Amino acid sequence: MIARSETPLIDMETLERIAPMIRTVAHPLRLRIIDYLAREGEPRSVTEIINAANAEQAIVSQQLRILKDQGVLSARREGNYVRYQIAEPSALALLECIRKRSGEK
Amino acid sequence: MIARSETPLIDMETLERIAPMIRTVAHPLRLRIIDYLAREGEPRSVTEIINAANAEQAIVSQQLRILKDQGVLSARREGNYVRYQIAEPSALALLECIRKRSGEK
DNA sequence: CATGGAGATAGGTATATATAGATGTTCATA
DNA sequence: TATGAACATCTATATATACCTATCTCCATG
Repeated sequence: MIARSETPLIDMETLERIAPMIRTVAHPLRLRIIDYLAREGEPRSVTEIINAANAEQAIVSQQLRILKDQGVLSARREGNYVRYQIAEPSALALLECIRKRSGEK
Repeated sequence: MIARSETPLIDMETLERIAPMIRTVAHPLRLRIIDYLAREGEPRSVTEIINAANAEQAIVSQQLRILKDQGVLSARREGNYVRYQIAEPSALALLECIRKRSGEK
């Protein structure tokens, strides 16, 4: 007698590690930021992100911090500017999933 | 002069619609439930889910409700049992993303 | 070294979420 | 119709999150 599926469930440790990352991304403005950075392909300054997201400076800054803390983005100061970029490939993969399905329904 | 990327950003409406769904899924126990149901491929009773998730009855029941409210799962009573199954294909896609990356790092 | 632009943080309030224990409901069967 | 198994919901508490306004830091430049 054979179980329906031989492949084991993803272990809880992994799920507990991954859930916060997904959670971090699951926010409209943060998704927008990631989408923008993904398309630009290169680091972008906070001001550029603010414009692209069409949101308030403080809020964008807060969201950037959250994304950076979670490791989704990385930042680097260049003179007067701080440039952010995507640091977590999974975030891109997730976005791909969303984009593929974003037209549906 | 041409913009770096011609493809437009995913619009905020879509992001706002999708974010809660991702958020709903971004929880260890709920991911576990989805993973379990995905592998089984067929509807499973709450008791089966409780066993697979190795969690308390009330908590599992609550999570099932959250997943059902969000449209990720659907349920159907069969006599004494209520059988749940995945109703949202995006959830499966998301899980696929996770599974692919779950080994890394 | 004063100033202003770029960005970060603080503090407050409202709201949402997670979990747990206790209690309800539903249904099959004796 | 009483009972128990299978689920669902209620209530309470602790904690996290979102968002806003105001303020603070950092750095290039005059």
